[in-house]
Amino acid sequence: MSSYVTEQRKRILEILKNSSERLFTVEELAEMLSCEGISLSTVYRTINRLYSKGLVRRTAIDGSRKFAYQYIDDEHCTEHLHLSCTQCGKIFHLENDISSNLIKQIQQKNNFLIDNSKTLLRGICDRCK
Amino acid sequence: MSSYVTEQRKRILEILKNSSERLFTVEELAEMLSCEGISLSTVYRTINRLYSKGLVRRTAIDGSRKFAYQYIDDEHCTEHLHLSCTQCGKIFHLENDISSNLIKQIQQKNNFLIDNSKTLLRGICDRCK
DNA sequence: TTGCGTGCAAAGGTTTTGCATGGCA
DNA sequence: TGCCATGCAAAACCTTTGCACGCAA
Repeated sequence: MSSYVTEQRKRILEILKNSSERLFTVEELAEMLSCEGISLSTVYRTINRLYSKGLVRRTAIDGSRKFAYQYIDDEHCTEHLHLSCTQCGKIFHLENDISSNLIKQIQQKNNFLIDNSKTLLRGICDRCK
Repeated sequence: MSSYVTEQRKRILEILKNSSERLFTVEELAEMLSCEGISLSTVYRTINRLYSKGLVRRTAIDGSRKFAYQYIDDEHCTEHLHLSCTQCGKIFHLENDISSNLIKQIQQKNNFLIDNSKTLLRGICDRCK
């Protein structure tokens, strides 16, 4: 399976990368790119591709049928888990040793393979407490 | 806001409670209840109601547009974290000691308070591997 | 040149909603 | 009795797909 680097794919990834602190719905991306002639179906196809490759994180939005996507910014992000504050929405990194230790334990005890890119530990952050 | 106890609501909650270890899609519930004359829209309306009340947990199933719902059995479920298979949608329990140990570590290191009822560790289960 | 990617429009699947009727409190 | 809930069908909504054409490698 080959993989072309097209203008469309470059632009979509660029937007996600440039605002890796926030989440986008497909609709939002498509709207931003419609003036450049990029279609909704291309955004869907591209975001699905990025998601299955583990390059973006996906979250269901309450009170909506939509998902929101966020670029997973550094190469090291897949090495650890993330904390997501349910109050302010901010994302925090969990230290590698804690993450890998947990992942190893779950692997051994439950024979379950955690996917870091699809997991968010949800709760309340320091500031929001 | 009042709240009627109807036969339909009773039956839906009963099914969820009686199999609180597993997840149901709305379609599955509706199919189980169709012979009793309970309609799809009632199942949707009821499950949405339960979800907004925090009585059921919701999980997106990868490779599907559907959500799966699971009854939250307060006494036992809030004590530990859960593993959710992104393939089959099944939910597994993470042992209490691993959960509480993780939660304690995150509390100390990040000053972040994990909410077990809103957190799902996502990945691939033994059978789907 | 070859085969994948794209845009468009249409189809597909899921969820919500309007309305008349029925039922709980 | 007064609302709220339900069933049905239609609408709304989000996502995927078929097809012809364009473009990257």
